[in-house]
Amino acid sequence: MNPERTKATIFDVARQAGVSIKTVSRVVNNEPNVRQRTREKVLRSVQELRYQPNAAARELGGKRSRVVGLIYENAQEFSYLNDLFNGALHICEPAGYTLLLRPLTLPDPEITEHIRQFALNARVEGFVLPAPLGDLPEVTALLREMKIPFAAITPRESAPDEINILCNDEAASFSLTELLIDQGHRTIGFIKGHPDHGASAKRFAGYRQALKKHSLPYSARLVRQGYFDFDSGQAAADKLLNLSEPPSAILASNDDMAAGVIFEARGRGLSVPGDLSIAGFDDTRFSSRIWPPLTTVRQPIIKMAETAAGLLIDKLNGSATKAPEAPFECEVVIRESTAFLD
Amino acid sequence: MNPERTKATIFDVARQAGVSIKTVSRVVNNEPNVRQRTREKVLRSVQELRYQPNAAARELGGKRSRVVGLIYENAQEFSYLNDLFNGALHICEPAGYTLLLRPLTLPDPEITEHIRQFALNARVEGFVLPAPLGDLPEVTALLREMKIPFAAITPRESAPDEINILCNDEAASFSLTELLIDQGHRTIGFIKGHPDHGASAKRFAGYRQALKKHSLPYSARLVRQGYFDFDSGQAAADKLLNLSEPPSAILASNDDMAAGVIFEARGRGLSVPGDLSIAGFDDTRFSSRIWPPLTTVRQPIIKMAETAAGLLIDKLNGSATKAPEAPFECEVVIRESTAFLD
DNA sequence: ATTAGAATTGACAACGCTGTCAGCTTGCTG
DNA sequence: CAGCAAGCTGACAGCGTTGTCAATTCTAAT
Repeated sequence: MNPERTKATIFDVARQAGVSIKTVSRVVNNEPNVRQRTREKVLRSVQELRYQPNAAARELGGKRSRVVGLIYENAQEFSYLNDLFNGALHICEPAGYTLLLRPLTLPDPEITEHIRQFALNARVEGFVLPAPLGDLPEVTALLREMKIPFAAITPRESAPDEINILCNDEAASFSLTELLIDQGHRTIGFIKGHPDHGASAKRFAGYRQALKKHSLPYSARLVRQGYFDFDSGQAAADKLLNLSEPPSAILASNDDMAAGVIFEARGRGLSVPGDLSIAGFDDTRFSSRIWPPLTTVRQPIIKMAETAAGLLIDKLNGSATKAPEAPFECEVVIRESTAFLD
Repeated sequence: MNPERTKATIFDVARQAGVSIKTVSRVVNNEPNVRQRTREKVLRSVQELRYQPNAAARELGGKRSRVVGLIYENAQEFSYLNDLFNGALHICEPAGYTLLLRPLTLPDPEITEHIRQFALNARVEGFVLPAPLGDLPEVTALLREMKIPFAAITPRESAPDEINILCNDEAASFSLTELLIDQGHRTIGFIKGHPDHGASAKRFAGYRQALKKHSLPYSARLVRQGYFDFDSGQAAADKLLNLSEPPSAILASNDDMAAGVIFEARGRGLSVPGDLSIAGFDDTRFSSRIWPPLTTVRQPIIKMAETAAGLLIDKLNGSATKAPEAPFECEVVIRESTAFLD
């Protein structure tokens, strides 16, 4: 049959189970001090009546709002956000938490005020903080001041007691660079990511390490600053390709910039990967849809978001703090934008 | 100074203004039967104390949850979702409504059950229904049965009393086809969109109308069914390009499929737009980032979402029903994937 | 002035849950 | 078998708002 027309209240369950509402409350909230038999009896009634606690009453009565906030930079690649959102939602929902999204437009001089308002108005109990928000000191400082726990998904230096989800950006960048070196490339351009993202430094470090390992000289001229957007990638490619000794491969710190590089290369009549190999980072939705399909690095965003939300909720529920997670593994995805140098 | 440490309650406002809490409630909820002078006095106290009603208490006391649900197909193009979300949020927030997102994976045989659960658990008062959800009869039927108002953003036949936001897909498709005809194309392939989307039929109709106006013959062989995804676009292009008399231009019902067409063309060594002109629909994020940049149609999604949320909230607030909006105007964006036939 | 009727205001009981604390059961110990 | 601590359970008072309805104040027509 269909679910009941009128939602059952805690009172109904209590009556059905022959206990007080307080006992039902204890069972539903998984509190101690309930005899096993009683617990089972109550649980049975909960099932039968399809009882779902009323969130508003819960919040009003207790102190818990069970709201998790996910704030993010509005300009972000949305496939990333989508994974993030789906991962977090997938954990929050069954745990009885509401996930609230809040886009932020960066740079925002009043960012702390905006976040504070959001936290207050939406009664946010904990935040999921993807890059680059977890990288902004004023944001983490605010949250600490407000005593709101958060789980940062970004390679920041982890503070004790704070939840940090990271992936091995550096190793992935190293592998990607090594791939190009193995393909015979000796002058490899690098386009750095936005300096406000912790991942940018990691990716750059991986590049340098790979050069070093293979005894290739590092040249600052082959490195340009980018900002994770298409245009800055294209502009950086323009500079790199104008060098007297242009690179035969360019590694961009994300796919948007890599797309900009491809765009610039095509505009100059260069064939990719024939004349120029190009690799990106992130495996965004379009990276397999452009021509040529992009060699890139895939992060397990969904898993990372799930873990972030899970640890955060554990913390909100007062569970024991888990040991910090090992970094998640990135995966190099080799497609057709990179090739052997002939 | 910073906002108050402890949030002010209605009681504080009442005391400050020298009225009863009920009167404050009336003012805050914009109810009638409050003398102008009293209203102003209360409003002043509200400002001074930065009073924000407690959402949980409000919901528990009254019947209103002030939650607007936005359900969407998870596979949707994200830039579209992002616009949708930002537009809706931009209206909901200042109106004191919480916007809750809920991705759905289609096809879903239990879709009504999932939506029902979401509506019940999250106490959703009204839904924003983007395509293709607004096109599914079981979804609209469920919402009608549950007596939950909704605003559909899709070209469905509008029922009386229901909110419908549409844009002139048909006219835009007509213009786009006409553009190709003006460029000298005479055999123009068309890839239909997903049959479950109301927009698909409209876009196809625009194509046929344009052919008719210019007295070009309609050939069913030049039309293939697609499903709005990259792969179906590529597959359709494969068939079309294998025709004994292949088209010199292909119009895809969205950008993902157009990207598939470009991909297929490149795979065959065809130059775009030299050998084949290609146009899409939607102006997604990557359409200007691929090579060649895509000629496409941009919909004012943000505005449409704002309007949808606005009308929905008006309805929830019991305001007078506005006259139905005129369809929103789409804009043809001409880029480099289309060119004159030489 | 007077008074019906409309406009305005306030007292008070919900709303469904959790926190507090007192009271009742157990199971053990001596 | 009394005595006591630990385990379990329930009564009851909020939480901050809105709905109801009665009380009060206006308004305007006698």
